[in-house]
Amino acid sequence: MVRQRRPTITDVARAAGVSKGAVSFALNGRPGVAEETRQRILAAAKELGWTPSHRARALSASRAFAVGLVLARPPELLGVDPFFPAFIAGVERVLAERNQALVLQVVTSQRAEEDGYRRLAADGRVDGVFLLDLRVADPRIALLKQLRLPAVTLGRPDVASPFPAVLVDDRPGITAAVSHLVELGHRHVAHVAGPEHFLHGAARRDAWEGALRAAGLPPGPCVPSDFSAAGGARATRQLLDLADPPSAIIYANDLMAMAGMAVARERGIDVPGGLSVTGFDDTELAAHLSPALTSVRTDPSGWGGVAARTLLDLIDGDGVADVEMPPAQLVVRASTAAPPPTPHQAP
Amino acid sequence: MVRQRRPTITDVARAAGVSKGAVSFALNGRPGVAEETRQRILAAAKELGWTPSHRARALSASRAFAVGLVLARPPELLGVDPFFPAFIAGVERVLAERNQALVLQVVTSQRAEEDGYRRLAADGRVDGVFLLDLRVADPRIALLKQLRLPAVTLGRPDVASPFPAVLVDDRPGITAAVSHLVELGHRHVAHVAGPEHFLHGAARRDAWEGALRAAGLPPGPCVPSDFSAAGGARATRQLLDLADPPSAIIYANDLMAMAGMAVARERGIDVPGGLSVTGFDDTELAAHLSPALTSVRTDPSGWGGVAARTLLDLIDGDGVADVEMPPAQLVVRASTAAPPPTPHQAP
DNA sequence: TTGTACGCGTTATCAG
DNA sequence: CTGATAACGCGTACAA
Repeated sequence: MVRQRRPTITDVARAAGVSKGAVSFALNGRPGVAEETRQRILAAAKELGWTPSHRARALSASRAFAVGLVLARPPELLGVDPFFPAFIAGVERVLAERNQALVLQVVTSQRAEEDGYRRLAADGRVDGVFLLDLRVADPRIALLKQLRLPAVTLGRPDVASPFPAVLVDDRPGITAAVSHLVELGHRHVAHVAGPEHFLHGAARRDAWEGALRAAGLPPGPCVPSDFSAAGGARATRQLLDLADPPSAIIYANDLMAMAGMAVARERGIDVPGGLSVTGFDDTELAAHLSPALTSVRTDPSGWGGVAARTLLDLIDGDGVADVEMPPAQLVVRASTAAPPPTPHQAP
Repeated sequence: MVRQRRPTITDVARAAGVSKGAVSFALNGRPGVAEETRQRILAAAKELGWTPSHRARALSASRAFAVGLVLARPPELLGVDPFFPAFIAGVERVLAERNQALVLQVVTSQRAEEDGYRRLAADGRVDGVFLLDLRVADPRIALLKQLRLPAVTLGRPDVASPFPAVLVDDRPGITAAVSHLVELGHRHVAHVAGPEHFLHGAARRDAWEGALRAAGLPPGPCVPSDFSAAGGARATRQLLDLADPPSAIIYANDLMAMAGMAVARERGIDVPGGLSVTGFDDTELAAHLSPALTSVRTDPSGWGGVAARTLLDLIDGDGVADVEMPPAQLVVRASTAAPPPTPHQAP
């Protein structure tokens, strides 16, 4: 009664009275076996409860049937980034369809990150990887090329890249935020940026600066920060300490914006009465703050799905092209309003 | 110059002039080869750039050298749970040491979750799994037993379980929160709970109720919710709408507490002047809100490390016992204070 | 120490 | 065209 060993195609072959090869052909639906024989083999496989041995297939095909993701995050940011679980959920939806697995590595330093890719490649644990959080002159592009590890980048690298990219454009969202604030009458719009070495951080910063210039306004001060609440609070204090503080701040993510709103409140500055604030990510909490946070909505789960599909197609050798994703959109809520009258700017 | 095929132990054997078996012994540092021969073999392996084939080892040893984690989260909670990335980071630290990989599945329904475990088991993708978010009469225990998949549970199941547990106790943190509030003078302490079918949700609820009783106070109202900001806001409105609203609310996580604080503010209720609030998780943002949120600090990363070690030991067949983790601790900040005078309760 | 079977599916070769 | 046979991928384990 105990089924100790799982059945192999050899067992199926014996049961159906054919050879191993015939079983393989039949199970994979390939020509070369008569229809009647095929049915007999399939029936035998079903009766024995045969399931393919993933390990044997992996060895035989020199494939892992898995893709990898190495995530580098400083410890304090590990629990607060809303992007990554949503991205993974999108990835999984596609992987599940194709019976692929996701091998995840979470590391807390860039050095460990490269080691992570090296290990994945050396062990043949994965057939390809996702490249997130692109950096300026990102060394991982060359590393993956050298490791001959297929990859898909989220965003377009600033260096030559042999890999397809899922193009996400944060800029329209930031541009919309700036326009929104300018229309409300703001003339002094600051930015609390993400780390400068991240391309998405730089893109948001550039979009902020470009939108202000396009509106004929001088870019206000920009404080680079680190996406953390502590960093957002620090940057906000810095901006509010200025002789000529901004009337609005565009934050590169919601978390920093939330911390910034708290700093303003501590100082008795009303949001949005005395200071308008916008975030980025549109986290679930954003809509439930007081005031509710105006933010930029992105679609990490959708990106994950597209990235996964692209990566699997690349691994399968299908021709793949970059995919352009819809632009991020501004969600206006209650943290933005007309600026307060500024006496010292009166004519 | 092109190294097309990666070297196998057969190549190493040929180069060193010995047999495959000898190479295997030498590379695994096992007795049975003369020291001199061993050196020659190691030198040959190094020169050829041999690295072990993970796939061949997996097939031969019938092991995946990987562990799995299936995470079920409703979409709206995917990006907001601080627990899970930190837990994974802790897991990875241990896995990296032992050259194991983590196979992750993120699903959005319980049905898909069971399928996830089934797939991991059927494919032999993993040698064991973590069981998180234990539920009342959790059916996954039986499922994993049936699948013969070694597992480690986070927390002690309420059903008989053949698996070792990493015992995390949320209760002392909640108890401390209640005591703190009672000492401040609160006599009407409500609770916004997590979903009732989660053991940790139930444990937090029980701790709240038990601590109040121990203090000789009747448990205030308890509103079960779902850990989301929207749910926290809804529950808070419900509590504040009561004829006799609580003077303090203990939330089962920070996110609901933050949303609750916003609801209070919208209604013109000062926190902590008119309402004290405590959270759970001690997310990074908690310390940077205004007022800063009193919360219960847990150590998901530490739990992850211990869970991983326990699981790997279990897989290796070492005897493993339950591991008790230090209790959660209350971090007092500015969202808790003495209750306002309550005229209608005056003698 | 060596030789070889084993784990298990895939695929090329070849006979019918 | 049908199907059998055998080699392959690669490390491990055991008998000789």
